[in-house]
Amino acid sequence: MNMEEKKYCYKYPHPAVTTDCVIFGFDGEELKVLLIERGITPYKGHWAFPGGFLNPNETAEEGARRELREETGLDSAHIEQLHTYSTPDRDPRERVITIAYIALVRIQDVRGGDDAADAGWFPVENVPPLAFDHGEILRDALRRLRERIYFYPLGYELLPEKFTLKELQTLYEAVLGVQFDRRNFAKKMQRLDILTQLDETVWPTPKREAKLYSFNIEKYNELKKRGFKIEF
Amino acid sequence: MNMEEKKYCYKYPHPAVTTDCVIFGFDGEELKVLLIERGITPYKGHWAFPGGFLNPNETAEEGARRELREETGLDSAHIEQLHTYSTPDRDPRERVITIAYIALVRIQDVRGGDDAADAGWFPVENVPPLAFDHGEILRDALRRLRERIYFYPLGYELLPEKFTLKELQTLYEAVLGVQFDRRNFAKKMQRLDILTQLDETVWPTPKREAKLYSFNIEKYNELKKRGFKIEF
DNA sequence: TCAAAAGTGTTCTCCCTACACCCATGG
DNA sequence: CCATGGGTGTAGGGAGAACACTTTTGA
Repeated sequence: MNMEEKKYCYKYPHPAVTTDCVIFGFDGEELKVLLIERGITPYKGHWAFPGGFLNPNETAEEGARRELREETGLDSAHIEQLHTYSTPDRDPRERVITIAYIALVRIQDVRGGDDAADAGWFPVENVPPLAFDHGEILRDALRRLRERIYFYPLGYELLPEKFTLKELQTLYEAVLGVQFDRRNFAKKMQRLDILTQLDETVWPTPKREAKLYSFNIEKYNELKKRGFKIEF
Repeated sequence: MNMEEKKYCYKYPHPAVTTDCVIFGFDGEELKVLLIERGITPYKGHWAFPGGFLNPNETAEEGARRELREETGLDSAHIEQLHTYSTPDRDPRERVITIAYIALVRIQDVRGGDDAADAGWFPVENVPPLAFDHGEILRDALRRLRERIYFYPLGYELLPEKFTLKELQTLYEAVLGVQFDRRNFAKKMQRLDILTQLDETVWPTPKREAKLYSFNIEKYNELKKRGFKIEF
């Protein structure tokens, strides 16, 4: 490499810093994660989370939002910092420290991949080979998501505006990997008092119509502050 | 500055990376945090968390543990990553990204400050002026600690080996800033089944002796995995 | 004998849990 | 007419919340 290209010099060694964005979506059946196939070495052909170097004038969260926008077209999803990964040799090229974020998106709002021919949604329980330490990052992200749904309301970030109780329950079951009793789940949600029952209905199956709900966002955010414990 | 000193060169700008360690302790009355008085600019005379540059061959957690050891002499405290701070101008000298950790220590095990003439324990609700964005970091750390104690058992990390129910309750009250009913608190702890009542007693006040307890560490760790919700 | 601290018990209520039944539709 | 899916109701147990009494000691 030409030495003139390396023009940013420091007295002490500085690691490179990137942001990665673990983007979760829910398709009504399964919890999915957005991955990009790597076209270059190292780990060519493996899959990775959207990510890249942090720009000099942006915060890590801005970097993560930039990645999210580039891959999904979304500007305003729920995003939160997950963890920072700093094992010295996690990237074979040079020392790279990655600030990982979790984003929760409404999968139906995601712009179909224009620059994303090499991007795809995968069920979180069945992902292709991952690059770097992204397997560990995914495990951590799932643990965090389970912790969140366990103690704070979840659904607004991942479900469409209007949804059925069944969809909400399926989301909970997909995230936690357990089965809930239909009736007790409905009662729990009613008691939490964060749902608004709409006048509309849909026919999710040809068998019977189902009521539509939306979140009462004020009470939802209140409960988000307070926290609770869901356990069936 | 002599240019020869700046010998670490990169193609793209790299930020400096530091680790800071928010060290909490409990003296039986108040929740306290360990701070160091800065002797150099910027923020000379302000107080800051122990911290420093990440060494080339250590992980961020190893860096945080090194800081913890240097300031307290402790090797094996509870430590967890809090958050990574990346606002571009948070350090006026150059771009510095800080990976912040929370450490919980038994304050009575801390080696009195030998290299720590400029270090001190402060009540978390009454700290001196803090350097950089350490005020924000402290707020985040307290929020995290409250979240932890809200959903997971706490005490083993902060209390001495043997303690009274009163001390445990005072810890909870100090962290959460609320008052609990003595009797209901005792019952809750009994139901959680993480305490072992010892045969010993102490005279915490000249009024009456009190039973000593220790944690049943297996059940404590079990509950740590499961989580619960404390609410009085 | 009184104040202060620590130990223990009761009652009420509400929530969690495990259940069963009804209704509407399409085949 | 029956299988499927969705909506609702009930009884029992257990945990949270409010609350009071006793014991022991030093002043």
